[in-house]
Amino acid sequence: MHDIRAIRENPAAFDAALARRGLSPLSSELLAIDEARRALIKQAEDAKAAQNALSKEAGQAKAKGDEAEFVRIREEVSRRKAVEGGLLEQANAEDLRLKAALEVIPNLPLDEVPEGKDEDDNVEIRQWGTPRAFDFQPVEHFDIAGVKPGMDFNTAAKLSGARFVVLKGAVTRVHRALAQFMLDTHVNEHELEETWTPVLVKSEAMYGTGNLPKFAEDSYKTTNDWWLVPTAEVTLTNTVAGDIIDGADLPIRMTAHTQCFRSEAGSAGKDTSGMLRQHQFEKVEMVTICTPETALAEHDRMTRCAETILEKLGLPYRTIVLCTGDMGFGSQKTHDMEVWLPGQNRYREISSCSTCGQFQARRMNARYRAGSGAKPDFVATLNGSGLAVGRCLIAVLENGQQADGSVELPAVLHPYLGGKTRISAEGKLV
RNA sequence: GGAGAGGUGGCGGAGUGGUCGAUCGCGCCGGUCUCGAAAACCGGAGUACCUGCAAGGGUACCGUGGGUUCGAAUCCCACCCUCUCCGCCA
Repeated sequence: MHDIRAIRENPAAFDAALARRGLSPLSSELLAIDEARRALIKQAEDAKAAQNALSKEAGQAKAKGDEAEFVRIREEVSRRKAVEGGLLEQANAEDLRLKAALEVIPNLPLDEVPEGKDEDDNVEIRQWGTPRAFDFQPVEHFDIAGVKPGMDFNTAAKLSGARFVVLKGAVTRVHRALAQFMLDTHVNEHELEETWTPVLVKSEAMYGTGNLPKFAEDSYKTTNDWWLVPTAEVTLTNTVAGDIIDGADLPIRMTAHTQCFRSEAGSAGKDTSGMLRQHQFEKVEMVTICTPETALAEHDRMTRCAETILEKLGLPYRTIVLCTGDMGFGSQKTHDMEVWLPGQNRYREISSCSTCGQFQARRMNARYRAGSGAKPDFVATLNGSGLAVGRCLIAVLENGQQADGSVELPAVLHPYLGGKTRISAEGKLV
């Protein structure tokens, strides 16, 4: 959500930033609503003030026992009431109109974000690791002999339809090990606080992170109006909704391992084979709540947390800055990490770390107080995947595949696998 | 799911129609006293919005949304949440 006062102070800057996102100017339209709104508020509140004063006089007349005066005032107020009520209603309507206009406008990119139209204009900022040289033709994860027995799309289709998977045996164990490894690393080495949250949330929570009202069709809703979270960003970020946090308690750095649910509306035909794009998947999420001044430093820190996981797993990746045209709705700046998938012979997104500045905080009314007596200000919020577990499983399997159909597993996972080091071509953990 | 109790400012807790944005206690901030602290005493302090150069003024907020009334924290209705007991259950 944008601050209308900031737009009022510098409409040109607002429009210029929108233009960088490829959007038409909106400030004059917004300011027109704002002016009408403020004029109506003034009128309505002045009328209300006059009425309040009269009511007080009525009380005093009553107390003095001046019945005639009391009746006179009471009737006077009664007469004015309709007018005043109408004004209040109009002011309210105009207020809602402004809110409705503001809440669907995406966040503005920071100046340092490269300008661009779509994903082709994203800018690589670093690469880590070298894609392995294979002496055979590497295949996609679902075609690896040792993986096949443990990754069953047909059974999942029977249960749930397309874009679901049933995992079995060794593959499941590796999947679980990955999540555990990520959480342990974040908690023990990155000092993130392990958190466990609901995955069913109220509309307010979805609104707070910006998933509503604009992107309702991307998520699922239950019959009693809960939403299934598309990411733990929703729950972790909203833990501070409505709060005024003591500045000394910032930053708050959290991590959680949850199921995520996405309708994938609009991705029809994209990534239809394998478990790259599912309606239900697991993700270890990171969320940081901090002061606006520290947000960029925290963003780099969070990015490093995600990169560290990939490095420890020995998975080659590159980190890119999304250009203005490719950023998500709530983001001011986004780093994507793309992992090398030899089966596809390309890098694919495995993590996305964004700073939202005060954009989400304003929607959630999440504030902090710098010191005692200081005025509350909105916090900054950041979120990032650390990492998508399912996609990480794919990367581990594809990068570790051998000519005979077996899979060598990263050393850091061995302790989580009871000392086993590979999946045999027959699909056994050995 | 059934029965009951309750949701008031950072916390506790008054307040059942009129000057209540709200008594009081604790905590917090400033000051006096003190070498310093504690105690005691004095003073201060909510949030958002509108208006104003400012000082200030105004509106709203006592779980949420409606309603009654000249006037609502107080009355009425609906909903949400918490707690206790019972039932059911991973």
